[in-house]
Amino acid sequence: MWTIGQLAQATRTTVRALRHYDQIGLLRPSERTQNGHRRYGPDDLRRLYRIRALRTFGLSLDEIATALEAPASMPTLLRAHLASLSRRATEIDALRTQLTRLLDHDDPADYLKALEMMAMLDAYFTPEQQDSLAARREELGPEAIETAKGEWLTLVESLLGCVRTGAAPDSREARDLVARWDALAAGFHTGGAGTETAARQMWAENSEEISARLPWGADEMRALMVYVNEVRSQHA
Amino acid sequence: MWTIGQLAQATRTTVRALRHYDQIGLLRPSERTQNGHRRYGPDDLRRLYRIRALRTFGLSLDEIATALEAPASMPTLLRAHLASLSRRATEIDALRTQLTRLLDHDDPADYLKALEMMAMLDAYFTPEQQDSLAARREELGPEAIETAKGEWLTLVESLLGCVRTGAAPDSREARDLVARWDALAAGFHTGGAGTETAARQMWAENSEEISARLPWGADEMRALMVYVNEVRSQHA
DNA sequence: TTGCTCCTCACGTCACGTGAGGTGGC
DNA sequence: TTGCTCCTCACGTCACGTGAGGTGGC
Repeated sequence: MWTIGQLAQATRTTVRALRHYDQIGLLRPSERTQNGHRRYGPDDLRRLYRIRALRTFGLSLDEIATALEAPASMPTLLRAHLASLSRRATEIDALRTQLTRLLDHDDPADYLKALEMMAMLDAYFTPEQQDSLAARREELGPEAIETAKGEWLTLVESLLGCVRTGAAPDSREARDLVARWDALAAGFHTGGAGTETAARQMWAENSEEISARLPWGADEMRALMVYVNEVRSQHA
Repeated sequence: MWTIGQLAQATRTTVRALRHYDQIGLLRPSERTQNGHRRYGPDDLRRLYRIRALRTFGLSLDEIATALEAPASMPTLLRAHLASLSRRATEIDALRTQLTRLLDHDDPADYLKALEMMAMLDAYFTPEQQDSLAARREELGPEAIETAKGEWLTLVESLLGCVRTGAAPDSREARDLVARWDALAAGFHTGGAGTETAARQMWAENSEEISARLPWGADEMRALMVYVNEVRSQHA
């Protein structure tokens, strides 16, 4: 028989944890001495070993209690827990990738802006839409994305030219430019799960935020979006 | 300007979370209406975006407050967080390996015993010692381990024979067998970080537990350990 | 008598979730 | 008048950590 302190030391737990297990009924000492001191026996030790092992796997004390009451349920329980660990692992991997990219490719002065963009994407696209966009980007490859970016930058320049010169929204040039713009965007939205709508809404509601990361001013970008929408409505 | 409900919906947070951020001073709304309703402006939205992004990385609200107060500290903070995510990832990988081995290689009826052994190892060996043992096993490879197990099983059988026939602890046979036993064990304890002592203590204090996973009874194993110790003391 | 271990409350942790009870604009 | 949103308390969560105040054996 061991005292609570001896058991704690032998199993690398704490006296407080053992009292807690007693309190919630997870591990009751086999005996109490006259003055109320807990006395643990070999059966208690075995049970504690089981508890500690399941704890290191990350099961909650509730789950552990259930598992020890009905050992037949353990394979199912452990398999479910393994799955949740796996999900957590892929989640952490994604976060690490994002963090690494931020730390390695961004200027520390731009961190705040980069964070805003991340959260904005989270806010406008559902997780499935983000997966679909990521998959599409994977499919296109980095060089295709870079050329698309370049193409888009020149499109914006040309359209800003139209805005400045006051070219009519139904002019051949304007309609051609917007058509190329839309085609370019469509190339990223093949998943078709509403990502295009979400993207346009994000643009409309956050043009200021977004333009802060682009080489043009917020006012110009707003004017541009208005113009592009006008061209589109002419088309319809 | 947005109400708290509008901001919550736009950023996929909850009204309760925004109130909490207000309460701890992390995100104070720019204004309050006469009747006390919160009104959030564009600056608040930007700050909220930053907060949400850092939250998805897993930073605590305290850390986030610090980071936003002193953006220059962000690279250090984020790098430290990345490191902690990496540690957590390797931890989860180890747990997944253990769980997978348990689920695939053990009979569900033996799960409880297997868990006891895991926790016992945790209790007797420090993390460093466990790493050292794992590294040594890696080094030896699975087939060497299997042959060692087989050798050890025959050694135990032979020594049990000595016990049953009452062979003297200082007999040539007994001393030879124990010497082979110790040599075999030493092959696993090359790290030399006290793993051998820990292992012997574990054996001595938990012979019953351990023998439950072996083909012999607890009484026999206890008698065997007593005998082996006698042989060793003759030797000294 | 001095340390050490044991005991039972009981508050604190972290980021909110979840009512309870009430107010103000459509 | 009926919903809806907003408000402020305030308790609950999870697995203990950390005193507070007191007792019993060496």
